[in-house]
Amino acid sequence: MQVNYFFYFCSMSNQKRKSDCPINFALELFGDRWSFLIIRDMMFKGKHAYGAFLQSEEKIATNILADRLSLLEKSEIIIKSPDPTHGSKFIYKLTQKGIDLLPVLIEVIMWSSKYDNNTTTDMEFVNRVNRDREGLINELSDNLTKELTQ
Amino acid sequence: MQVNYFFYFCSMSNQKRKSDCPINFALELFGDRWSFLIIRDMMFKGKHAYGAFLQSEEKIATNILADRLSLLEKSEIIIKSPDPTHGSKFIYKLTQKGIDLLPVLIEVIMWSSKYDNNTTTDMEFVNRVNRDREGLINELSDNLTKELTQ
DNA sequence: AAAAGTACTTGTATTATGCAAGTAAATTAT
DNA sequence: ATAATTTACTTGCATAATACAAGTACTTTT
Repeated sequence: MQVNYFFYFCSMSNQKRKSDCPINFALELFGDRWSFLIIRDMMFKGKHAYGAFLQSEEKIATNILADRLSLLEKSEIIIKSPDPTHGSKFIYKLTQKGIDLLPVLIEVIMWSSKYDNNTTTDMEFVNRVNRDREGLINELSDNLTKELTQ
Repeated sequence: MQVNYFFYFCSMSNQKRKSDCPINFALELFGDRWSFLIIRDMMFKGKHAYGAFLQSEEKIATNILADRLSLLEKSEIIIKSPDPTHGSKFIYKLTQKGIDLLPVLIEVIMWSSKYDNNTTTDMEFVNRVNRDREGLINELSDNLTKELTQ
């Protein structure tokens, strides 16, 4: 009986690209069931620690979280740095490349809030997007950039 | 030796929802490696037939294509109808729900065109989005709605 | 010094995907 | 009119990805 260790070395990525289409480029970086949730947590929920991601209600498995964090770091969507106030912790932050995904997340939220009867979307947020999309994007984007450069 | 037929009955979906978060809602409907490419083909490449999807450069496997088409149909992002001029063919079209994903796809394209050095994105398209995002969305959206009601 | 927290790794089972082949109905070619 | 081809799949099986439970090494708190 042969056991397959491929996953533990490379997992999801490292396949050669299926195409250079921009939709496919994005899919190959975060088009799985978990990466986008990690990005959401960093973008909208102020989460920056491994343990915080683990606690999200979708309950990501710890090995998958470790894998996705390292892939997101490798593709420079996030950066990992030691927590200066806590020797055994790391801090994960969105890079500018990651912050620039904000419009994508916003459009996904707008779509889901329209079509999901059970959505937990904050309607204040939806209204704000409808009134002043650019302003909101700039505001949130600036906040994330400040976090990054702290 | 026990064989697992689960995939052939339900595959990807039919799990109970992991959460009612709008990002997760979208992920559970099209957050896999293929659904978004099928939507892209219908949205930007005028593809409407099974065989046309199979021929895309990313080379989706035929069983996966069949599965994703039925899931997208089940979630009412696309509709399937017999081809009136061709008895053995079907026509797949985006519903309004599917057409409303256009802003999401556009933001993904904008992001990838910025961060992928090898992108095949048409720069005319990027310029048009920068100049007149709303106008472009309305125009493309109207075209897709016309296709739908034909 | 012991217990608890943090970020993982490892092993194994289950689920999803990829690939090759086959099928049935409709269409086209001879 | 029959045979070959097209179209949209299904089936079987191999491989890859994910889930779950447990363990590890280092740090921090008690």
